[in-house]
Amino acid sequence: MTEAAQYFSRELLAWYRANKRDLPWRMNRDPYRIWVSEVMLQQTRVDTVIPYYNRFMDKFPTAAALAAAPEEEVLKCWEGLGYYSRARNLQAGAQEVAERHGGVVPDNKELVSALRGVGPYTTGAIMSIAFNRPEPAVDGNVMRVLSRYFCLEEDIAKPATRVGIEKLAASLIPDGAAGDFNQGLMELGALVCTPKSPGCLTCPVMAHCEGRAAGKEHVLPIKTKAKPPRPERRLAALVIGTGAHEGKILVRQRPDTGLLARMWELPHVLDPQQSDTVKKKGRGAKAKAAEQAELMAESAGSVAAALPPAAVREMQMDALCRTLAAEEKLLVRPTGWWGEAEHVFSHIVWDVQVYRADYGFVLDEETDEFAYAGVGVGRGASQAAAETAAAYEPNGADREAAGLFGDAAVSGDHAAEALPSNYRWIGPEDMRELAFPNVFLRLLREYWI
DNA sequence: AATCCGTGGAA
DNA sequence: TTTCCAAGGAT
Repeated sequence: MTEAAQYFSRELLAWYRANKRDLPWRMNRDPYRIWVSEVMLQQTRVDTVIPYYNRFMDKFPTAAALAAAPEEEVLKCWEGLGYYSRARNLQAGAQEVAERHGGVVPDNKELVSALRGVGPYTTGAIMSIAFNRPEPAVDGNVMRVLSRYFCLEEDIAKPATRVGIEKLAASLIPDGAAGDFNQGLMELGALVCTPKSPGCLTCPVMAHCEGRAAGKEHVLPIKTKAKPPRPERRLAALVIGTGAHEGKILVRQRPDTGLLARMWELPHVLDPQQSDTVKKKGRGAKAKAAEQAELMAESAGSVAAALPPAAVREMQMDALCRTLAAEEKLLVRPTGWWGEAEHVFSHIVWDVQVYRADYGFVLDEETDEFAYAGVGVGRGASQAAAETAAAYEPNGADREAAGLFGDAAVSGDHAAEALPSNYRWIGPEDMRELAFPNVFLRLLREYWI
């Protein structure tokens, strides 16, 4: 080990022990508590995590408690934190611990690494922080700090670079102090050796920092830029209940896999207008931005502030109606624009245009066709609504439900039994149980204010 | 290897 | 306003 490397390890360890923050997961070295904190901290800032962590540990204090909980409650506890597969994987991991390891997180690198949602970084963090094992825990902070200190110019966006830095980090761990040293590395990255304006003047290892000596502290680490998120326009339906569902709105649960898996949301579809454009033209980033801006109109931040041009509204309502009928077997009749919201994911940015809609259809006994409640085919329904209703082929349950409602249906009630199985009517109180991504939380809170 | 997974804070 | 990116993992 070089002089500079020994200096680094010694000074960093001393600095950490004198300057470490008092954080809730540093209360003790319970490996379960460390594990939960490390998963929450993945791609997420400390300040954001703290309240979630406290609530989570309060509710699921042990791996056994987490393992036994309904997944719905776990997701609800994670609501707003993002990367929701972390929550589902963490619970799966807790179930492995409960079933295969007697409820105790094993002091074993291979077994920890095999847990669901635990990758190379989290394995190293748990092994070093909870068990003081000399394993490297290389995250973004560590790659930045070491890139600067040793003036490494490899692209830290490449997986191979992380592997190399892991070897270096392992070689730096002082005997018997893996946990404190690894945390010190991250603490330095978070508090001093920050991405944009590193605080070299207060840095405990500045004297031997090669990056600074080379005048490259602002250039390092080298990192290739991520692709910008692709824009998507989503058309959403704010379906307002009547009759038995007065005061409620219609929400649906997302599929088991993929984006926002098993979260709840307003029913929505990809604007077919947009997908055509994307396919045919393959627009550049500028054109995308322009198109997005055009539809955003002059929003003032409030959900209900802007109004797209009337012609656009008509087309979008038509598309929303037809697509929900085709893709979801859900018959709604959009009645007007309600609001909009933007939602930025890592790789997608949604422009959500929300339309009020009526729900409900009744069997017209004269024509034996389904029609929208209170409107009816050919009696004032919008063309799209009329066509989708007329084309709808009722199943037995629909007929039975329509029949059951009888006169109530004619007066604007609807066939509840015909709802697709992943749909529910909810009131504000139901928001306490169901987990929604932030964009829909914002919209629903706005609606229920 | 590249892409898919959220969200919010800071500059 | 835009850009970056934070204690990453799974596929």
